[in-house]
Order: sequence, then structure tokens, then C-alpha cells
Amino acid sequence: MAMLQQSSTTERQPSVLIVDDEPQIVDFLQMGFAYEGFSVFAAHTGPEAVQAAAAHKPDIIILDIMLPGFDGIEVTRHIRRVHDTAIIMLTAKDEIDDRVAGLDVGADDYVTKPFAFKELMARVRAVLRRRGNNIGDILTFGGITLDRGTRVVTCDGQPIELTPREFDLLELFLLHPRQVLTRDIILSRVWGYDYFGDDNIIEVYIRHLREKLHDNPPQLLQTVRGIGYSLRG
Amino acid sequence: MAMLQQSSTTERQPSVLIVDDEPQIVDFLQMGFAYEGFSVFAAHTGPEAVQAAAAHKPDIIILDIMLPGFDGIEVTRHIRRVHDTAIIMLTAKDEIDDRVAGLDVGADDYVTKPFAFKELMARVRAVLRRRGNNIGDILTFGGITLDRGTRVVTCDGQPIELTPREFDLLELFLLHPRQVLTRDIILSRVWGYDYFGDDNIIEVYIRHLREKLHDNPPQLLQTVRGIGYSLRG
DNA sequence: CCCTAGATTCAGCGAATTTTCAGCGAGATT
DNA sequence: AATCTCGCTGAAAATTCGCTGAATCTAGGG
Repeated sequence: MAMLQQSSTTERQPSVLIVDDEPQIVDFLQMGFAYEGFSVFAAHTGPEAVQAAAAHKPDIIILDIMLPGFDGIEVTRHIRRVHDTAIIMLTAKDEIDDRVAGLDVGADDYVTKPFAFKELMARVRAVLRRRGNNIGDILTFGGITLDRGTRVVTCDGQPIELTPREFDLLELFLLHPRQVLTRDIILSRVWGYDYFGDDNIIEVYIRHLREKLHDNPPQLLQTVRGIGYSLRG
Repeated sequence: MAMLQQSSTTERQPSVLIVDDEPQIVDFLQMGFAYEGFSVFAAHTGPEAVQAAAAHKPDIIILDIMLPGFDGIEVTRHIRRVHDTAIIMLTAKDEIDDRVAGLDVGADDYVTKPFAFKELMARVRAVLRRRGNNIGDILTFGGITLDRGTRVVTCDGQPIELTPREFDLLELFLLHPRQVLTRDIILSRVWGYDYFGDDNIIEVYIRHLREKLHDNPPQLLQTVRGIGYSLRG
């Protein structure tokens, strides 16, 4: 899959430390967070995690509660002793008892495996927001403002009502302004990698956005014939 | 001196200024206050504190009495000369003599280190309440008032009877006004991490709240289709 | 044991949203 | 200019989603 470059207009890059002994999970999360504009650190064991937390002081830590030898609860205790980083725990469904302990120790939230990345991300934002760190919560470009917390979108100061799909699509463009997003990428990011429908759906939704953003003739959302679309000033 | 308080119809986030030269303490408090819904400012030195107090006019200041160079007592004098902000002093156990001086200068209360955050928070609420500013204990938004201490809720001045679940749900929304709360987050915050029931339960309780708050058609508790709900003006 | 308040489940309805589709027209290619 | 590709458009069809009213379940108090 093609790589996307993160917008350089973002204020500060938030950072995340991912701790899990399963490489698959780490990879999966790494891609997701990188895509969302986080700088990503990873650790596979408890001691590594504690060390990485101290070294990098990430904004948030995603921590599997089940780590061999030195589990998530221990790790949380160690980290919290030194630095107050936001922590979200990952737990399997059948480790419910562990969750309670996790929250007692001071995790800010927990997510049960299996989970959708989107949900994890929503919780990450909620936790960061609660701690007064609403990094990357508001996206702006050329008169458009999109608030991921309140889901309010404005165009030249006027609030705009968007459906969920429209919102996701616009969010994608705002995350990558000026870049040309191919149809493939748009489909997989907004409709999911397992979408098998007609790709005319993109044209339909681009039209909806253009209408609602009064982008006629198209200036903001430009067509790149044969490739895809691009958000320009 | 009249407090510079905003109109009571506005939902207002209480604010706190934390002044300590130990980053660990600052971080610890920051986390706690943010979690309790305060907006948090921090300063590490006396001059910084005076400046921040003037700039942000926080509802309350948590002030370590021992600051290098320019100590808490000086800071209190400076601040009090300009603005009548509530102040709680932090003192180490072996600086007890300082307490007297601290209270003379006009701190509203003091807490000795080490302390439990819960205790500090209780004193903060007490001080704010004593000053007729029971922010943080009482959540309000758009005509709704919710007292976390007495669990009394009023809507446009009229008391409203809520069941425990209804109360918890409304409290969650009042803690995050304007934010869109996803169904997942609502479920886990109000029903707990181990709730695996039907998520239609949320709709049922939203309906109850809307009825009791006379929110019909829905304005306060708005549906965000496909995502969740949001408390708006 | 019954009664009650509260919590939860459930199925059907209607509206909002998503998806499909066929025809049209602008650009590109020859 | 003829042809072809690809994106645009309007509208219909399919689907999802939240709302509702009522039934069921549960725990606690009399």
C-alpha cells in the first residue's frame, strides 16, 4: 500500500509508546498511529517499556496488560512512579479481572481485544483531551475547520452538517492537505479495506462535500483525473 | 472585592494554577485536576506564578510554600494585592511553622505533603464553596444543574428526580459538554467495562433524560447519528 | 411472599444515510 | 472529427440506525 505523508501544518506531533509482545499487534498499531500523525515508539517487554517511557516521555502509552514476566500492571506502577503519562490498557475479553486491577493502578482507560483501531483512537483522543492535551483535535485548511471532539465542521465560519461518511471523508482530506489521494487509498481509509462496492461511491460523496462546502466550481476539492482527488487552497 | 465571575448561564470549566518547583508534583496534580474537569495552568517559580495568576485569573491556586528564591508567602502577597483568588498552600511536614505565616498572609487553607489527591480535592471544593464558588462540585450547562455532593439535579430551577443510572449518564455529559460521546465510551463509563448487554439501553436512557429535562424536540441532548450523543446549548 | 422502582430487552416503524445505476458530457487519444 | 475513458449527475433502491411503547426481569422493602 502506498504511504501517505503527514501534513506539515500540524502544530506539535503527539507521541505514543506501544507495548505488546505480539509483533502483529505492534505493527498494526504502529501503522495506525503513524497514519494519525503520531511519532511512535514500541516495546515488547515490561522492562523495555519502562525504559522507553523514561527515555521518550510519550504523550500516551498503549499497554497490553498481559506481558510475559513483567505484566502491564507492574509496568504501570513503575511508570507512574516516575512520570504521569496517559495510559490505555489493552486486555483480552477473558482477562476481565485484570481490567479492574489496571484501572486501580491508574490506567486512564482500557480497550478490549479485539478492537477496531478507530475506537482505540477515539479513546486516545478522549484521554488526551481530558488531560488538557487536545493535540490534533482540530484540523483546519482553507476556511474549513473540523473539530474531531465535537464533530463540528465549519466553512468560512458557518457550521456545516455532515453525515458520518462525509465527515470521515473530509477528515481524511484535512489530514493530508494538498496531497493527491488515490481512489484506492480513499476507499480503504474511509470505507475500509474490505469494501468491495462500486468506486463510484467516491464521486457521489465528493459531490456531497462540494455541495455542502459551496465548492462550485471545484477549487477546494480538486479532481485529479485518472488518480483521485486533492484538497487545495 | 467582587469576583470576576462569568454569567451563571454559561457552562464554565473551573481553572486551577499549580505552582511547584518539583515537576513530579506538578504532573501529579495536573493529572488529577484535569480528570476532575479543571483547566490547568502550571508555574514552577514565584515570578512565573504571579504572572500566570494575573494572566489566567484561575479560580484557585495550589501553591508550594517552598519555592526557590521567591517563596509562596511572597507570591501570595503579590497575588492578593492584585486579585482575590482562592489559594491553598502545600507545605512539607517539617515546615509546619510556615503554616501560620501562610495563613496570616491569607491562604485559604493548607495541605501537608505527602497528601492524597482526594484530600486536596476535598479541600479545594470546600474552599471554593466557602467563597460561594462551588465550581467543580456543581456541574451546570444550559439551565441544568447537577450537584455531585447531594446528587440533586435541577432544570431551569425546578428540581428533577433522576434514577441512579440517569444521574450517572447526565453527569457524564455534564463532565464533557459539547463533546460527542460515542456509544462505546458511554457504555463503558456509565455501565462499566464488563457490560455486554444491548446498546439500545443507551437510547432508552437518553429518552428518559430528554423527558425529564423537557428536551423535546431534542436540543440539549443531541443525537449524532452513527456516533453517539452530545450535550449542546 | 408480594409489591414497587428501576434496569434491561425486544420488535416494529420511519427517517436518514448509504449504495447502486444508467445516462450524459468533458478530456484525452488517434 | 471520431472514439474512448473517466468523472459527473440525478434519482431510485437498499440498508442502517435511532426512536418508541411495551414487556420482562431484578433487587430491595414491607
